[in-house]
Amino acid sequence: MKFELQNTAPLSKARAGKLETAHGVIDTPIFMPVGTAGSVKGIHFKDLKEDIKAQIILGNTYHLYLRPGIDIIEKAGGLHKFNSWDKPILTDSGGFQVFSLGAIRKLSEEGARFQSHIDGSRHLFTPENVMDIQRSIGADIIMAFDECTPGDADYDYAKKSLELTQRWLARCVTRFNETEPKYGYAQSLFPIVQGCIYPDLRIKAAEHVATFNCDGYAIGGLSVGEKEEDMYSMIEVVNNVLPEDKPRYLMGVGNPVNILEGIDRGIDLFDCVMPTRNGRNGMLFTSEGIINIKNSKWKDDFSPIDSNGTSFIDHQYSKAYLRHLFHSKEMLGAQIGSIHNLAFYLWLVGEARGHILAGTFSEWKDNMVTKIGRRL
RNA sequence: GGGGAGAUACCAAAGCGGCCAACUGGGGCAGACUGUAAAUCUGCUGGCGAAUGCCUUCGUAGGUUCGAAUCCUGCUCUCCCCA
Repeated sequence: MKFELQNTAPLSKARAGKLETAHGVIDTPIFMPVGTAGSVKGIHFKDLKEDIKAQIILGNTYHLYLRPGIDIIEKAGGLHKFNSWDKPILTDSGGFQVFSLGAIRKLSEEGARFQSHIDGSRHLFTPENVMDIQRSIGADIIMAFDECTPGDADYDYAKKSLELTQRWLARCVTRFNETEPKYGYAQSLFPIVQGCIYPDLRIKAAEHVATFNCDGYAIGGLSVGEKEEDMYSMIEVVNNVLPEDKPRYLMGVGNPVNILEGIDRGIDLFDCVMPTRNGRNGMLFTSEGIINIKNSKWKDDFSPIDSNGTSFIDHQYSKAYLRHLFHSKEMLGAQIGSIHNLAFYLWLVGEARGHILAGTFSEWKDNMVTKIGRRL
């Protein structure tokens, strides 16, 4: 994997770059749609590629491991072959599920014991087998196995949690280095910076991951219950330490404003379920602001979903029609909401990139943040 | 013509003397959602009020009772069965 830094915006930490993977080049900053179970919910890959212009998508180790199971993915020849997405893929390690499925798992030095949310069966994830599983899935970028520390953790817990993540990282790297890719192309391992909202922990964590000289680094444990301002300051603290010449991935963040603020602070890669989940639930992020398409105010508004939108559906369908689809519980509504939001996110990061390259990022961003953050 | 059942809020439907401004669905209105256990979840839905509360409601007109959506009588309407 190669990362080329193309430009840094004046009066900002925002960066534009190119990330080369075995499955293609990614222009950064970029947003990565989430495809947990090997599918971006409700979206055909044709739309994802041609209309939304996604360059890389996510998959999830925990979910794919439980279903269909790693044997099936291997038989298929890896996730790219299985789901037919031939562009880059990043898999999350299951660290987030260790956090979000808190009630049905137990952590130890060895790893995380958990029960399947599907059938209750018992499993153990360790740094080693999570590397093996991600080798089998075959994503271009794979994530270290970490504990995603809750945003409201006290210092003591956050410190212990970080130290566990750090010991696990060493084991991940060792296993990663002693194994080979299974499908003939290189994979990159990204460590994850934890440390909750405690600057000294975050700094230590960032310094620690940097010693492994990986192809890229992730910031995790944000947008998990802490205040937004704490999230921003943690990004700043961590990015001051992380090497300039490697891509930085802010995990699980966020809404469109969060993304612009993240770019402004030097983040290159983002993922979040928000555009798909909220889109599916009737919340649209548009170039004019946020709209809840289910609200009665749109019932006879026959204007396009987003007249500045880049997706064909933005012009094909009206707000009134989309509202009707949601009220009728037609699955097309959820699909249109998801396509629109993803197309908007990809448009947004594309614009950001353009402005970084042109040296006009800061003014553009300030203006954009007030526009897209308001509710219509 | 004869016999039977029933009328409850926007709709459906429970309640059959006080715990009823009335269960529950649906619909409607709003909110939430951030490395997806989510095509999910939450709240409100007679009027006024921030609220204790007050006012008006269970086809309609009366009556019984300390008290009625619930019991009695008349009326109106609906549905079913038999001719």
